[in-house]
Amino acid sequence: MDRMRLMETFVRVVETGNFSAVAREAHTTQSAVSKQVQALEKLVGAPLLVRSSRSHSLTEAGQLYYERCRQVLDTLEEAQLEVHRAEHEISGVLRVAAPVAFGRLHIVPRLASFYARHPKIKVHLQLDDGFVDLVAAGIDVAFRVGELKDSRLVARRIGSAHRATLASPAYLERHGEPQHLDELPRHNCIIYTGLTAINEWSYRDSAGLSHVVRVDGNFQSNSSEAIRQAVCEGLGISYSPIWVFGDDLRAGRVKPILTRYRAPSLPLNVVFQPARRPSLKVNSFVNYFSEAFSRDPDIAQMLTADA
Amino acid sequence: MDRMRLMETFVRVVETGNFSAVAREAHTTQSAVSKQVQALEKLVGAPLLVRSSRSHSLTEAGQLYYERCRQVLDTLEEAQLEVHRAEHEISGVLRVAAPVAFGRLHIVPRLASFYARHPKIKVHLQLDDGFVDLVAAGIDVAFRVGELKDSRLVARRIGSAHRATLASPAYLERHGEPQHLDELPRHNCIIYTGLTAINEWSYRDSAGLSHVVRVDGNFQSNSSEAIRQAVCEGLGISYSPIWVFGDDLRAGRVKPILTRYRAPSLPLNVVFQPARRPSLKVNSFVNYFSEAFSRDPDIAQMLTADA
DNA sequence: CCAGATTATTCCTGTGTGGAATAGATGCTA
DNA sequence: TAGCATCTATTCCACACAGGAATAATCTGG
Repeated sequence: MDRMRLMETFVRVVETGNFSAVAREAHTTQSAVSKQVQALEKLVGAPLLVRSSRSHSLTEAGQLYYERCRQVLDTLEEAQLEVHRAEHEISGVLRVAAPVAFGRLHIVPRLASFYARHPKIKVHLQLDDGFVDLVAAGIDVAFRVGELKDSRLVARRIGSAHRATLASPAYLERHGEPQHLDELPRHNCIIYTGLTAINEWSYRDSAGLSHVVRVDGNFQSNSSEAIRQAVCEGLGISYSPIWVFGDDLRAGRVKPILTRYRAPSLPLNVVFQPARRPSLKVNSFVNYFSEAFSRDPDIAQMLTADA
Repeated sequence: MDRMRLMETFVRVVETGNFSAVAREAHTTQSAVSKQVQALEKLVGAPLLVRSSRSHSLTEAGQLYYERCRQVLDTLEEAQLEVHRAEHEISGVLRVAAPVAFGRLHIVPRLASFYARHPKIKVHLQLDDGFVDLVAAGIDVAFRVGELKDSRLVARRIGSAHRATLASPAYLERHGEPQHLDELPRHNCIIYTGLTAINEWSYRDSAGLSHVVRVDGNFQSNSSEAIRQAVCEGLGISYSPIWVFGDDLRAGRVKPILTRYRAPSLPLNVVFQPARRPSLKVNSFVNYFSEAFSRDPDIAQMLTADA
């Protein structure tokens, strides 16, 4: 006995005041309607309407129950619409761009559960450490590290790229571990050349004073993966977002140094093109990762001030 | 396929994250639970949760639908409680007191539909034109015409007793129809002696001026039924609530006279004893009749001012 | 007072739900 | 890494039950 249908027929009976009419309307027989109303009364445990073979009237209980039924049916219809909309609009290909290490370490591992939540979305993930023009490349969503330039895009800050100074134990063994910033220029510093070469490393000491150190070394790259590889193999010291090294840190293949000095964090944003009607697909993706990252200590914004 | 049960199991599945546990909890088999969730997904038209034989997670659609389900189930449970309460508390004997004519003409004819709405209430109707002490007589609800005295009772105004001056065509034939108030003392006026003998009839003319006429006649009674009978048989002129004459007016057995003068209406109240917890039974009765009378032109309060 | 319409009831048929068992899959543990 | 334990999907079958048709009973309105 489908209580939903029971309630629907009951509501219609109340509104038309006529079993037979409801039967015709629902392409069924008057017999069925009669039985359904009876079944509902049995289920509810009280007479809902008083029948007199030509018309009925609601009992008090019936009146109360009728109102609730309407409420329930309306809610259910609304639910159906919501689900349908979600099902229809949150589907298809979503083109996502991100820095290489970030994508590998923080996006890909979360895709499985993202797909679980959004089975109809297909992700095309494009990893690039350089600058990517969303419009030109047909990208829907991009993760950006650092300050933003392109003002035509909508940006949402979803975390921070916490940075640290790192080296492999082997390197430190050979060259000694620097204890003060002024030792850095004597070390082999690996320089990331994303948009511009970063050969000045900035710090803030425990007293809150800023320090900038000009560094140099025999290896530069625009690829965070290459830098990671280089550091792990003991080529030198790196100054970069800690998530570039991911497991390497946990596994002890690299070690943070100069921890007395805090390297200012870079903002981590997700950007997308503004649309007249906000795209549920893009929203779903942004919301999902925003939520996920807020629970990830490596990425979540610290309560202390970022640079 | 009972959608209600489907939704219940779905909700439990979401909350426990485990088909088998829900099956045990509902004293059924895991097979049934699996099928029910599938059936719901088919009904809704979208996957609600992504299964991986050891755990699930909600899809976006599932999340939305889950919330709605909770809402629906809560509403339904509330409905069940309401109905149960109504069913339980709106039952038993209700003792009602009213003036004789009023009861006969305005209460009894509405009892059938009142019973339809409240099948479990039994009405003991006690008709009396005199004053009845609610507490002493064990009355739950009383209809009172005129100003109220007993301040220990809760009163609710539910209408007005519109009054008129009436006589039978036969009487008017014999004695002529009075056109002015000052002719009344020469007529045989029948006097109602409810609590006190009303031998002064008051009026308001079209200019709003009050007039009081002292009248007399050869018949007085404390019974409106007796007065009605007397008027119908042409004994004299009466000044009383028009509902005392009910059908007689419509049938032409009595006729309103001196219609240029308005007789001030008396308030019609329903009174009952205040209770710590308001009695649903009394409330149901009062609400029903209050509502019914508000749609009855004989009783409804006029928009023009009453005396 | 009759005619038309409406609801309750009965009997029967066909669908479909749920149970038991099996297969397939996955995560945990040693 | 392999095996075990647990979970879900699926298949097959039997029984229950919902709904249709027809009839009886009841009521309304002209």
